Amino acid sequence: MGRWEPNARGRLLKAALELSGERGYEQTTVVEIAERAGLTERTFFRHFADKREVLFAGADELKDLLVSTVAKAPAGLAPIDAAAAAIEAAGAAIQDGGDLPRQRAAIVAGSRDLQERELIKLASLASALADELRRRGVVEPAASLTAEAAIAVFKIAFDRWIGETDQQDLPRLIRESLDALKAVTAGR
Amino acid sequence: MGRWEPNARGRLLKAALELSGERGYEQTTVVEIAERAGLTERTFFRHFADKREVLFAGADELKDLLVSTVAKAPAGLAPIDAAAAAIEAAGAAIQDGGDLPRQRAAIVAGSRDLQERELIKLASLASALADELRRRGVVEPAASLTAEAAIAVFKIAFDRWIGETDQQDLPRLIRESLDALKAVTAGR
DNA sequence: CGGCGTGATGTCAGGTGCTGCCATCAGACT
DNA sequence: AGTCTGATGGCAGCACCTGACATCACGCCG
Repeated sequence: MGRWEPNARGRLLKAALELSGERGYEQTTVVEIAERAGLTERTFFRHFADKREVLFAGADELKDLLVSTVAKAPAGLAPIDAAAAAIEAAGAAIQDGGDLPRQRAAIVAGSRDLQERELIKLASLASALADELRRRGVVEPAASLTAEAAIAVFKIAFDRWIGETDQQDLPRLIRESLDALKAVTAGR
Repeated sequence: MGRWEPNARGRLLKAALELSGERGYEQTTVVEIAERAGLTERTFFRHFADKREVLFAGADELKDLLVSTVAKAPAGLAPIDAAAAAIEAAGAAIQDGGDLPRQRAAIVAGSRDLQERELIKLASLASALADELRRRGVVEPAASLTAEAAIAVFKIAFDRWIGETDQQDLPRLIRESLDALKAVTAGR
């Protein structure tokens, strides 16, 4: 059990999820998380910039998925449909994530700090989406608006998915929500 | 100059704006803000829940304006147009706010913590907007989608307004951005 | 006019998040 | 075996934030 047990990040994430699930995020200290992972507080902060960040490990991969999906979309596809393909792909990935997304969402819902962090992560996704749309030739403000609208649709669909007791199809929820947005912006 | 100089909140806000403007928000401590306002750190935290909050004093009034504008909108108005009226009214109010909005925006742009706080404030606006739309009979997910879309339009228009050197008309920018969103969601 | 209640403020102690600095130690490479 | 690298530990210290208690200005009431 040397000083060098592998996968320190993974152990820290697991410990944080367990402790936050048991007694709540705010009632969990970094020292406790680190100890359960067999590490020290100092090492925790070498792996994660701050306490909140540990619960968002993996957000970068979601960003990559969004961006690469847009990049792979046919050149002729309308911006909104390219963005739609991206958030549907993200939804599918999350649905394949097992219990983690739901567990994470429950913890986030219990802490304002975590909600703030989630919002800035989503804003970062929107920003990356907008960048990729601009690379496709979409000009401002259409690129930013498309990206923000897509993320809003994603967020609302995700919230509905979390709220459901039975496991619905998240990509389908996303598609339906986007259709609802289209109807709404058309004045209906 | 008794213990009881009036308008402690206002003095704290002024001190926070000055110090954050001079040397940056992160480089400003709560003790310094309180001292410049002629108060102590403890008293600062009696007026504001945390250090970030002082820079968002007045956000509640914006929420009230949004909600009341939707409430006053004719019953027959489409949800998106009721929301549009609300964010245009908010834009007009901000434009009348003198230097403060620009000054605040510059400070917020320099701190990730403040950006997080701003995002949750905007989300809170969206939530209040959605509540008011539901009161008008708009069902889910249309209410949430309309509200989120409106706030996204508002945010993007505000960012553009801040980025301009000359003082353009913010409500007009908001209207144009909404039109752009309508075009984008229509697949153009 | 003087006591008294109320509310804003001050003071102090302490927990927690986070960082800088330096030491330590496991494994890899030579 | 010597050395280098990188992950970790230990410690000091600052800033944010909170609870508990004391203090003081002001207004009210007798």
